[in-house]
Amino acid sequence: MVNYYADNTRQHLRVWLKLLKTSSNVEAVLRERLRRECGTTLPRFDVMAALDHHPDGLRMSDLSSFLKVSNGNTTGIVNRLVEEDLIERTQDSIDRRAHKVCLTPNGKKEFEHLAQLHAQWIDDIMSPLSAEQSDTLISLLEKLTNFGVTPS
Amino acid sequence: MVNYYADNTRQHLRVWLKLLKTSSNVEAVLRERLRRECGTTLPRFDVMAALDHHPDGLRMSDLSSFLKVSNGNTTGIVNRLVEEDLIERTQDSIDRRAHKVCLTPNGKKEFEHLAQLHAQWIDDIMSPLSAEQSDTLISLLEKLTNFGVTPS
DNA sequence: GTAATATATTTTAAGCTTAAAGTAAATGTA
DNA sequence: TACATTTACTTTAAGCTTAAAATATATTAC
Repeated sequence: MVNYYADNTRQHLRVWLKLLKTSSNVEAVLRERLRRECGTTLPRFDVMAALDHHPDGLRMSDLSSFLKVSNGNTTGIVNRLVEEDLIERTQDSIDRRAHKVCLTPNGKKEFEHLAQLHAQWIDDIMSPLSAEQSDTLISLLEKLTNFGVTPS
Repeated sequence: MVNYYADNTRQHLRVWLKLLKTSSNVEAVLRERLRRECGTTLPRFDVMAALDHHPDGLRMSDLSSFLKVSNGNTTGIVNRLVEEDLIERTQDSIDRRAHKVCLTPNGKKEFEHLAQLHAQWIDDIMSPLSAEQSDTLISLLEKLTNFGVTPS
């Protein structure tokens, strides 16, 4: 049944399945630990990480494109984080359509804690790879970087 | 800021970010093409692929564990596919709690078309990798297979 | 045979995600 | 100035996802 395909197609399918499985497994572990140990989620972590990297704040649309998610999606996650006093919206003084979003002091403290745990988890998960193997893996994945991204 | 971490931790973070980015990019392309060119979604494709691999049908819980998603999730996707006459539920003759799910003739025909496109897309996306590079990539990813999977 | 327990599945509530529609403000053009 | 267009953002509708609760049936213990 699978043998229907040419050999190199089959190998390409195997590569993709392995890539997907590995990535999904790691992601599932991160989600689970964020949930159980920290009471939060990966999308929330991603938003907070983006804001931690931009201490002067980000407009909603810049935040969305940084995270590569839709504007509506960002609106929802930001709303929930604002309710919990982890981030805050401020009016852009120049453009009244725009808001800037940034971490509250509370959110910054919280994020630093999360980031440290997150780094430890990943360090642990990736520990089977030697430095050389890590470099090889990165350079192989690099080859898959620019494919069907529809040119604008 | 990133330099806060030890060198090998930083490298491990880079590996994870690259792995996540590559996998997400490929997945986004597949989702987009399934949506635009075929009017369907990846979860629906996954369910149909699972049923195509099990021509005698699967119980809901076996389908869920095969796909590694929750039972409730499977219920929703199956409901929608049943409505469109792509799959069908039949009562398990022995156990009246259980249903078996399988592709309808219509669904099988539809899936075969999707599967062929899907394989072409992946073959195309993975084409920058030589056979040897594909093997290397698989074996490096293999090293990340058994980590924090909570033992039962 | 009855009661307790376990299993198969669905339902519910909440959050994530997108595309498309809607709103408000800014910019360009006449 | 007025009108059209663009830009920034939110809302909506629909689907995906999970954990937890609920339902129905089967199995086990007595």
